[in-house]
Amino acid sequence: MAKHSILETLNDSLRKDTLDEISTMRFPPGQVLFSAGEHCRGLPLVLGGSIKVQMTGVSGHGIVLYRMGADDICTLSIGCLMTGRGYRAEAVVEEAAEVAIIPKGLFDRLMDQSADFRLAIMESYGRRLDDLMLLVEEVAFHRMDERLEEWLLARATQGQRVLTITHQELGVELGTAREVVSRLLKELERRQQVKLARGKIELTGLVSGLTTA
Amino acid sequence: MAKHSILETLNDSLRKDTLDEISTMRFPPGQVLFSAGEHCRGLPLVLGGSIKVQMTGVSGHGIVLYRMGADDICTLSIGCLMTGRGYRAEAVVEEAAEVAIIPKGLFDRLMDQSADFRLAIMESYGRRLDDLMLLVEEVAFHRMDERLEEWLLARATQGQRVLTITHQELGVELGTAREVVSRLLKELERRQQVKLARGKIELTGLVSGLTTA
DNA sequence: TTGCCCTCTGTGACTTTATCACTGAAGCAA
DNA sequence: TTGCTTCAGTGATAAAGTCACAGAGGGCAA
Repeated sequence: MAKHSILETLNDSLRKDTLDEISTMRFPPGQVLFSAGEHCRGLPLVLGGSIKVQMTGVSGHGIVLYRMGADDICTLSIGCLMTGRGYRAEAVVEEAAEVAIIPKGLFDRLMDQSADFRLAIMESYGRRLDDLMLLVEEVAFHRMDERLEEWLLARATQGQRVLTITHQELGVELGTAREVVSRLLKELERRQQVKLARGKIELTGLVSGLTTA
Repeated sequence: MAKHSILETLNDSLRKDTLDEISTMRFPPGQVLFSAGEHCRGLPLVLGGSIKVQMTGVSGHGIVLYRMGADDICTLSIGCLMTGRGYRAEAVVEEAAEVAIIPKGLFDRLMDQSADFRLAIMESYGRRLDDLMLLVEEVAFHRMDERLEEWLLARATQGQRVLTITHQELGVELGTAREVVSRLLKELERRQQVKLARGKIELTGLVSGLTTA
């Protein structure tokens, strides 16, 4: 049964109706939930797993905009749902994900009848705007070596020691070219902070923050 | 009296209440409507003029995120309003602006009682997310000379022939350094596409698109 | 096992952009 | 005029993006 904190905002009656109307689906890694241009079928609630949202520019380059995990709402879908426009980005499952979709009719009803539901939706929107503003700042003003180290460090603190990712994919994460990633990683390897192998990056000695001082 | 398309979404009774409760204010160019860290006092409706929203990163650099004009809603404020967090960006008046502020209590009531009002708010959110996603792509993948020319061209098509702006300000528009803007403008002057003077840029012969081909 | 092929990685050469440091010009006010 | 402040121009250098290509790794079919 669907378990998502936004359901907690509903009173018993609405929650029951909602649980009756939605069904949860499971998606394997690599599955594309929606791609650019597609139309929106409802508001996806992420119950678990990890989904990345990325866009591909006119230049042909891609960049990861943000990730969604357990208890997240796919805020991006709301705009498409309300205006009928197609998605501008695509969503790809990273870790096997569980998703429930709230159909438009039900969404409208929940927005109408629950102030707490509205609040949760608005909060989600606010957070997403914040995320994107921070990303703009990051992309515009931060050095690529710092951004790469921060990205790796974030994985390291999640307990991951060996990452399975290609330089190309890492380039999309950071919005840069594969060659740039390769060169920066090689430099990190020279400093003994990582060990490289085809499709793998082993984190051996990343130092937070101070490596660029 | 306040004139804003979102008021059209309200029925007569709610509109009357709203008009009773809000008052419009005028702000001169340069006026700061809110700055980073400040808390939100209500949802601003832009009735006229032009307001730019920009943020300053940890790096100390600024970048213009988007602009608001007549009939816009300051979507950014909603998140702050609902969560109580401070603003992450600042809003500065460019052309003398007229603004009405919907206090939180009234906003909650309108969200509760008008489906059309909700729709308008959601649409506004959706558009803003789109804007920011496009900006990320722009900043990450487009060349600075193209972005500068596009920026100037947009002004040219608005009928402006002489822009009053410094290279520093133009740098903030594009999220780059003043020197970069100076050099690129100098190159455009060599190609007879602009004439430069202290604090002014005269657009003499900008060619759309093909200059970089 | 061998050979083939496709993907991934490494790297040189060059362009574009960012940063730093400094110079000089334009406007303003005492 | 002198002095001050802001704005613009530019050389030197570092970082990042682009292009082109070489070679390594790994899977798979013969």
